[in-house]
Amino acid sequence: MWTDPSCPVARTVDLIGDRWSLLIIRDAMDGARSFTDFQQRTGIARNILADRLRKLAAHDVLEQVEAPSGKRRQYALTAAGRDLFAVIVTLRQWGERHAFEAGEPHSVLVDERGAVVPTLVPTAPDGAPLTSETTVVRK
Amino acid sequence: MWTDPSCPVARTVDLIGDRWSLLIIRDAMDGARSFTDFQQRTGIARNILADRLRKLAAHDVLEQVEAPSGKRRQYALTAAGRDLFAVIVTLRQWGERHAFEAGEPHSVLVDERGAVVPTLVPTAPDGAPLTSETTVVRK
DNA sequence: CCCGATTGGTTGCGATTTGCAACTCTTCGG
DNA sequence: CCGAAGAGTTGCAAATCGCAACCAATCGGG
Repeated sequence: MWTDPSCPVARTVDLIGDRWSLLIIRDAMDGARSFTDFQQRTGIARNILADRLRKLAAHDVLEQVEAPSGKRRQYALTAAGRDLFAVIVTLRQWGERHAFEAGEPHSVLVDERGAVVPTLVPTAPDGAPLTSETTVVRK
Repeated sequence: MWTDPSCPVARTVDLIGDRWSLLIIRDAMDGARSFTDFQQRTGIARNILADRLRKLAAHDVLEQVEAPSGKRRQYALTAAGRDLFAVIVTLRQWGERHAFEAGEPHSVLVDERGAVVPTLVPTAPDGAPLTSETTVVRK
C-alpha cells in the first residue's frame, strides 16, 4: 500500500501528494463546498474531481455532509483535513518567496485583524531555527 | 504556464507537487546526492527520475555540481530547494499524526541534541494559533 | 594499461492515468 | 409543471508512468 511504509513524508505524499488533491484542499480551506465550487476554482476535469473527492473522503481528509436544508451533497474537511492547514501555509509561503518575480503581485494570507501571517520556520524546542543540515531522521 | 497564476499554492504545486519530486527533495535533505542514491531510496523508475531531476534543476530547486575529485555528477539542493525544509517538515508531522495507527512506530525528526522537532503551527504575529477559519486570502 | 564492474543515463513499449465532451439523473426555482 | 442547475458517469484520445534492455563513460584492481 505505501511507497515507503516507515516514512511519514512518503505516507502523506501517498495520500495527498498530487497536484489536484492539494488544490482541492486549498479550496476547501477557502470555503469551497460543492462539486461545482471545486470544479470551477481548480479547473479540474469532472471525472478526475469525482475520483479525487472519493479518495480524499476514503482517506478521512474530506467527508460528505448533508446540506442543512436539502438533499444536495456538500463536502467538508474533517479534523485531519483541517490539520493540513500548516502544509498549505508552507507551500504558499515557499511559492511567495520562490515562484514569483520580485515585485510581481500575489495574494497573501492574513489573519482576522488583517495582519500578514508570519513565515513558518521549523525550530528546536529552545526556539533556534532548524534546517535539514541541523536535523536528522531517527528511525 | 501556471494552473492558477495568482495563487502561490498553485504555483508551488505546479513546480514540486507530485509524489516523486517531493520524495526526491526529502532524500536530498537526508543526504542523497547521486543518481543511484535517489533511485535506490525512492524506488522510482530510472527514466522518470532523470526527468524529475532535470525539471527540478530547471526550476532551480536542485543543481548539478561537479564532484570534487572527478567528473561524475552530483545533485545538490539550491537555496530555494533547502527552503522547502518547512514544507517537508509539515508533511512529515501531518503524516505522523494522521497516517499511522496509534502505537505504530515511525521515524522522527530530531535536532542535533536529539530533541524531537516541535510541531509547526501557523500563528498570528502575537503568537496566537491560526487555522483556515481564522485566516483569509487577500488578493 | 587493460578489463570488468559501476554509474548515469536513454530508448522502446505496454499499462495507467488524464483530460475533454457528451450524456444521465436528480433537484431546485418559479 | 417546466426549464435550468448540480452532481456525477461514460467513452474515447492523448499524455504519463513503469519496466526492462541497452549504451557510453568512468573507476578500480591487477
